[in-house]
This record gives sequence, C-alpha cells and structure tokens, in this order.
Amino acid sequence: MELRLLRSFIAVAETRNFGAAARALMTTQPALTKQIQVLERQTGNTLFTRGRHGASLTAAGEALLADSTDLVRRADALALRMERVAMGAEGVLNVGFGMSTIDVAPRSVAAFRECHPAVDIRLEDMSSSVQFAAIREGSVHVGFVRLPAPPEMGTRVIRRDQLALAVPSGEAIPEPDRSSLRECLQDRPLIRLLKDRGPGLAAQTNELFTDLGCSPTVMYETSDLLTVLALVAAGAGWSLVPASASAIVPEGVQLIPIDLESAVWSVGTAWLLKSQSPLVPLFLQSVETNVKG
Amino acid sequence: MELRLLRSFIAVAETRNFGAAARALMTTQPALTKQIQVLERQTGNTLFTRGRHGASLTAAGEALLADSTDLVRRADALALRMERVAMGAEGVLNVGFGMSTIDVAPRSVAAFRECHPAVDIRLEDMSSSVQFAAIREGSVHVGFVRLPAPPEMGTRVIRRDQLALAVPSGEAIPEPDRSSLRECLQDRPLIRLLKDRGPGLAAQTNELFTDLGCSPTVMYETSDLLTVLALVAAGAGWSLVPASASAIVPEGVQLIPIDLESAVWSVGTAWLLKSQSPLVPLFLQSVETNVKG
DNA sequence: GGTTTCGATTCCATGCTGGCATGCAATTTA
DNA sequence: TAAATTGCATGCCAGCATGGAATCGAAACC
Repeated sequence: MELRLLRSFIAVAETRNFGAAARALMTTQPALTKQIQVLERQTGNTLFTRGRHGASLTAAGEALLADSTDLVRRADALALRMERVAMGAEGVLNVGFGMSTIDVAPRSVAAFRECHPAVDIRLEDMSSSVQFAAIREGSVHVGFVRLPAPPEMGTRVIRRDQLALAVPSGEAIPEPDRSSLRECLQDRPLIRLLKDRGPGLAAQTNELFTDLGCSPTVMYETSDLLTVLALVAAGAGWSLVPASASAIVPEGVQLIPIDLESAVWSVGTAWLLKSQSPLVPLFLQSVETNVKG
Repeated sequence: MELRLLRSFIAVAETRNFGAAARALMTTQPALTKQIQVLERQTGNTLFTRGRHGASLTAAGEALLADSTDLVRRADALALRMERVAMGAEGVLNVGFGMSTIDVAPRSVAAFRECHPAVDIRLEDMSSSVQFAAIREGSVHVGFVRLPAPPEMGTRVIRRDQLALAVPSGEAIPEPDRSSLRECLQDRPLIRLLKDRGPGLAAQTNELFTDLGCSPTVMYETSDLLTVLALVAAGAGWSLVPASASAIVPEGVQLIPIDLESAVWSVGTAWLLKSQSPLVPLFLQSVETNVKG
C-alpha cells in the first residue's frame, strides 16, 4: 500500500468520478482506473461500485476513506516539516559563549530567536577550550570563542580584543612600551582573573608575562570580572582584563590598553566545517548583522 | 515521499548499517543506498552521516525517524484492517426477519455475533416485502423472507411452511380436502393476522381463499400472532396461521395444517446477488449450521 | 437512434527500480 | 607492510511497473 495509490483513491472517492479525479491529479483516466484496480487487489476489497453516473464507495471503501485521508494528511505534514528542517526554520541549535563575547552572543541569540521562533536555540556559558571540545563532539553547533580555532573548524572574526591594565584612578600611568610595562608590573601585587586552562584569558595573560619577562606576585584569584575590578578600585592591586571590559568599569578604575602583540587576540565564531546543519550559516549571518548593528 | 522509502529509512536508522538493513528488507545494499539518496533528495536533508562504522542519524534524520515510524505503523494498521474487512472479520451486516423466522433468525444472529465479535450485525423486524425493498436498496444485506424472491436476489430455502387452521379445542376437525375446507370456512367468523400487502402471510391467506373459492367474514384484524391465538382460544372465531406457530399455541387452541398447494410456501434467506460483501456468504453459512443444529 | 458520459481495455513507450559488479576509504589481520 | 575485511557509493544493464493515446462498451439523455 503506497501513498500514491491512497491519494488517487481519495481523489476518486471525493469526486466520485474517475475522469474528474484524474484531471485533478494531473493524470489520465485509464491510469487512475488501473491504480484503483491495484489498490483493490492489494486490499482485497472492492472499493467502488461503478455505475453509469460515476463511482460510489462500497462499505469497504468508506472504511478505507476515513483512515487513508488521515494517513495522507500526516504524510503531508511530515513532508512539510522536513522542508522546514531543511530550510533551517526548525531544529535545535546550541551556542556556546565566553566572558569576552558577553555583549555580542546573547544579543545575537535573541535576535535569531525572534526571526526563527520554531528553532530551539540555547546559549551555554563555557570557556573557549571547552567550547572547542563541545563543537568537536557535536553538542555545541556554534561557539563564540577566542581565535584561532582548531583546523577542522570554520571561523569568522568578530573583533580583535586586547589586554588592558586595570589601574586605580590617580595612579601614574605607565608608558605602553615593553620595558616600562615590565618595570611597572614587576613585583606589583596582581589580581588575577582566573578561568580554566587552555587558550583562554589566563593563558593570554601568561603569554604576556613571558613576553615581558616578568612574573608578578598574585594577590587574589577570582573568576568573576566584576570582582576583579572592584578589588582594583579598592586598591588591592592591579589587574589585566580584556579591553572590552571598559563598558563595565566602575568608578575609581581606569583601563590602559596594552598594544603589544602578545596582548592581542581575536574573538569570533567557530563551527565544525563538516557540519551540514542549515542552522549554522543562518545563525552566522544573524551574528554578522548584529555585530555591525 | 512514499512509504517504501520510509520503511527503508527506518530499517537503516534502526540497524545503523546499510548492509544489515538491506538483508532485513530482503534487498541489496546498493538498492538501499539509492533509496536513501532519493529520500534525502526529496526531503532536502542529509539523513545519515556515513562513517566507516556504519551510518548514524543526523539531526534531520532523528526528526524524521520519530514521525516516519508512526506513519508506517499507521499504514500497517490500516492494511491489516482492510484485510480484516476483506475477510469479513469486520464490518456492518444488517439482517431482516419476519414473523415466520422468529425462531431461526435471532439464533443465527446471536451465533454469528459470537464468532465474529468485530462485525456490527443488526437484526431488524420487517415483513418480507419491505425486506425485499431494503435489500434492493442496500440497507439490509440478508433477509429472512418468504420465497420466492425477486430475480436479482440469491436465495436459500430454510424450510417449507404452510398455513394451518387455528381452531378452538373441542371443535369438529374438518377433513383437509378442498371441499370440506370451503364448507367449513364459508360464512365462518375469521380472525385475520394482518400484516402488510405483498407476498406475505396475508397474501398467502388470500391465495388460499381464492383457491377454495370462498370469502369468509373477517371479525377481527390484528398484526400480533399471539393475540390472534388468544382470540381463537376465547372462541371469537377461527384463524389461519403459520403451521410453525405450533410452538407457541396456547391452551385451548389446536392447529390443523392444510396440505393444499396454495397453503404452502417456502421460507429462506435472500440477498442481493451483486452484493460483494464477504459478510453475506459468511452469514449464510452460519445460518445453515444453525438451521441444522 | 444518435449523442454523450463514464469507466474498462489494449497496446506501447518511457522511466523507475533493483541487482550485479566494482570502486573507494578505512580498519584489522597476518 | 600487504592482504583481507568492512561499509557505503557508483555505473551499467535488464525487467517491469507506470502512464498515455486510442478504442471499446454500456447506459443514459435528447
């Protein structure tokens, strides 16, 4: 029993006229006659009583009509659904993001959700390195990460970010060259923004220190950026934070961007290249417009 | 989207292995590969990620799997149901019966209902002529009627029945020859069992009177056999009833079968010859065993 | 009685479908 | 390291299912 035959059957049952049904189905009357004959042979029932004034349903035909219309309707709904899935109008999209994209990521997701309400999009907070692992195993489809990403992933740069010195207001501002910085930071009590290991902010900070050739004493360690800035404001020490944190810098703290190569990194989106979900490019485009806007 | 493709898809999705699925479907692996490719083209989605260790479902494939199994299950159920309808294990059967088959008809229907519980069988009381009309228009499928039936119907004789004189006990019993009967009945008050016109009991009675060449005076008319017999017992007059009524004859009444040709008729089943319902022969067979038993 | 209507039948071309052999890639085994 | 194995894809070919044009047959209508 194939859906094609059931569709033909329904058409005949509704018009009670083979010729008219054939026209509606964009086929010919002999073809329809044969199809119904096949269906009758397959079901073992005579479905129509053929009269001179068209065809009328037998009891068996009536029984089939009710169920087959339901079946065909479901099949059509399924086809439609698959079409929506193909277009990316439906589905699941897991997005990862880290501290450094706290401004872009939620905005992008919210905008995307508005455009595609049937998509189940979720935002999960995790560091870049965790995101890379999650993307690789498929549990995250697009990540907002620090670049570069592993080679099996596609990336798009959103912006370049850099480290900045968080210094209590009123302190003498060091020149942003290598030697001044080394001198400044050497032996200075430092508040460290601690996240995971891997290509994160902590790693970036370490890289800078290696570049400068100094190793400050760490006074406090915390994983919350606001806590760090509050401690700096309270005079507990200096710190190194993303320059993009300027948006949330409290009273009593100034940020001094560091223009050294080792203090600069890119932030962007990453996704598995072999992923074929139509949602990924759709979401990337949404991000692009949101970053520009 | 055809059910064949969905069945193939489900088989692959369940085994996660094209070769194994092909074996299960009694086909070959290349055929399956092509079917899935067609399905993927039709739905516009990649349904499997083909790895070295078999195939695994994509997100789109997962979405399709749930709905398609449901769809296929429904289609199978429908096919099964049609099979049952074809076998006569399911359906509607309307049976008509009259006074003269009050013994056989309900028993046959009850027995049939027990054997085929899914069949919605209904018994309706109506005279033979009404049954013929109902059978012709399809509202009754099998009737218990007086024979003969119209030529477009098939028939089977259940038994021969005849008219009998219902006489109060103690009355002189007339010889059952034509002249004695005429003499007896002429001018005798008669209680008439009145049903509809047509080839019914009343017609049979009239036929007998024509044959005898007499026309008794009708004292009472009623359509209930028991009332007729009660009136006879009360001495209100004589009557002509089916000889088979002997089973319910009350005290004070005796039945005298009339052996004349014009007083005899057959009782049996009738059905539309062009009816193709499998329930009809099934029911007829059931009747046959019930009549013999 | 001719005409129309409506379904069934016949015949034929087309194209879908499946099967076989084979290819290709990755992994396991000797 | 070569051979065997596993697993899916591809090319090619045969067979059959499917559909279309023409025709038929029966019934109804004018």
